[in-house]
Amino acid sequence: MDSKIFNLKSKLEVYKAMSGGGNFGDCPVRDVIQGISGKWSSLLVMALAERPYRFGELRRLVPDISQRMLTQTLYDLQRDGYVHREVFPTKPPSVEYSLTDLGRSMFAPLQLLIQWAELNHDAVREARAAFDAAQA
Amino acid sequence: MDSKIFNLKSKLEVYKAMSGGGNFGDCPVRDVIQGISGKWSSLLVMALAERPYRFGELRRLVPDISQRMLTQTLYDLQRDGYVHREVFPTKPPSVEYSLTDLGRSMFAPLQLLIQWAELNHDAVREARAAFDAAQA
DNA sequence: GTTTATGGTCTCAAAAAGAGACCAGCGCTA
DNA sequence: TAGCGCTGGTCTCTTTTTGAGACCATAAAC
Repeated sequence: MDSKIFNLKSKLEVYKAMSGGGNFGDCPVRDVIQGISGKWSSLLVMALAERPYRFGELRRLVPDISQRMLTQTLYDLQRDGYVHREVFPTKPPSVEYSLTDLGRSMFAPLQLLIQWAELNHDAVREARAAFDAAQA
Repeated sequence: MDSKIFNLKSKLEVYKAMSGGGNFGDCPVRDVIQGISGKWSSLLVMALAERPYRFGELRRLVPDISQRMLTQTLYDLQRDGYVHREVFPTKPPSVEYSLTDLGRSMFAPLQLLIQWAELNHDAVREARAAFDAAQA
């Protein structure tokens, strides 16, 4: 057992103390989680975990992301050290995005969550339908 | 090994096909992931994984969540079947929120991601600082 | 009778996201 | 040689989401 996570309450209190009194704004876990819990982040990490992709490829792979959000999400992932951006000096310069070691390390647990989602999306959809039916 | 996740590209293409041609809007994994990747969702699930909480307790535990977002996030988590909401007919009615079996099942992989965040937030913060320094 | 606590909802302002135009450079082709 | 598309973006505008805070009803405590 990992003793690090066995008492959440005290963890929360530790974070609370760490952030300088009564506020979770600087909770380190939240800081990290928010970076990867964006609307598009997990999807892009998922794609890049398979192989490096170019900008246009990603845009075509995820058709309903706006170019602006693709740019920005990749920028944020790069800033947090998950993604490496490499520009090739071809005639129209091409840009390749790939996962860093940190990114791959983060993908390991993320993948388990994705796997859970894959196995349980039916249960979630049923719960949602039941809830909506009960509300009506 | 779980053969379900070994070739992401084909997975992506399967999702693409499932969603009726060239769009990830209905990708089931995305559907589930988005439900738990909200700004406050993981934090609240984290808290409720420890024990049931009342509305006001959660508000005090997470001081920088607005009451509106607490209400709405709990509503969404309840709708997706992760959280159970029970109203007690006390004089000012009190409401208790707790994790369902589905919620606890989902927390297992989420916890691993949280654990990763806990162990690696320094690396992320360093990457961020290095990136910002390089930009300047 | 004023305050306190319960768990919300409602309104309005601020922030984030999406849609789409625009840009520069080069190759292709008509 | 004039147009066209491909590259990876940025800029602006509109819509959606989020946050801040007032308001609400009830009942007990003070």
